[in-house]
Amino acid sequence: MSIDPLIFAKAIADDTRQAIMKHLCCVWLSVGDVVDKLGGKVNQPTVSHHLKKLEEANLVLVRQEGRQRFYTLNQEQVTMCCGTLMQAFAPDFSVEGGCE
Amino acid sequence: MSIDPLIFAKAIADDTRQAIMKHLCCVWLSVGDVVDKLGGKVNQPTVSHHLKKLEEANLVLVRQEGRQRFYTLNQEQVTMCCGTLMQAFAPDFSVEGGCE
DNA sequence: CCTTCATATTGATGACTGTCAATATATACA
DNA sequence: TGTATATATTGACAGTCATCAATATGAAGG
Repeated sequence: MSIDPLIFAKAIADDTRQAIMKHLCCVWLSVGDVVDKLGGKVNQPTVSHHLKKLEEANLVLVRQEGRQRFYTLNQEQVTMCCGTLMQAFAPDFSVEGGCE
Repeated sequence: MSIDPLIFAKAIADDTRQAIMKHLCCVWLSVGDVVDKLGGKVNQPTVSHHLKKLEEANLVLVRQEGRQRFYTLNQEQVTMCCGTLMQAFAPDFSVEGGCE
């Protein structure tokens, strides 16, 4: 799975998407649930759009159930991306060892 | 210092800025040096602009010397930001402990 | 002071992107 | 088959942002 730092950064570089990610942390929510959680801040197509972007970055896991789609945060991908960021931009603090 | 995940994400969500950060890793470079390292991809004002953005996010350290300004990557800030990201979006994998 | 060199700022422009309204797709159920 | 519900897609629009050319700032040296 992709762990390109740029793709990861762009995926999380948005207010609404970070809010969605927080709501999807440790729990499965349908698209409608997410829309509700955001409290009228954005509408359903916008949420779908953001979920698609997060899915493209492998930052959410999806499960279809009837006519609903349930999403949850992919913490493992977040972890790998943060590891990649550390190796690239903080090698002296990374468990992988210091600057080459 | 600011470790807002959104500010961090926006700061690193750019190709050129990530390239600059890589070049500034473990070394001090003047603005002109950075321009050279980027190999004609962008010009001096653009590099200045990006360095300012990185500085605003506290992702680079600056040292003035004569009429030159030397920049280096602030690995400690990167480390803190990654920690904050982990706590927010990967609590089950974070050293701080699992989902609340 | 004046010139030179390094960097920063300004203004303009084009590209990207988040948002919404409208519509399409697709699944369940009668 | 037809209707209702959940989600995705499309097209348009506005705001953001990366980039450049031109210019300004500021520091060193003669």
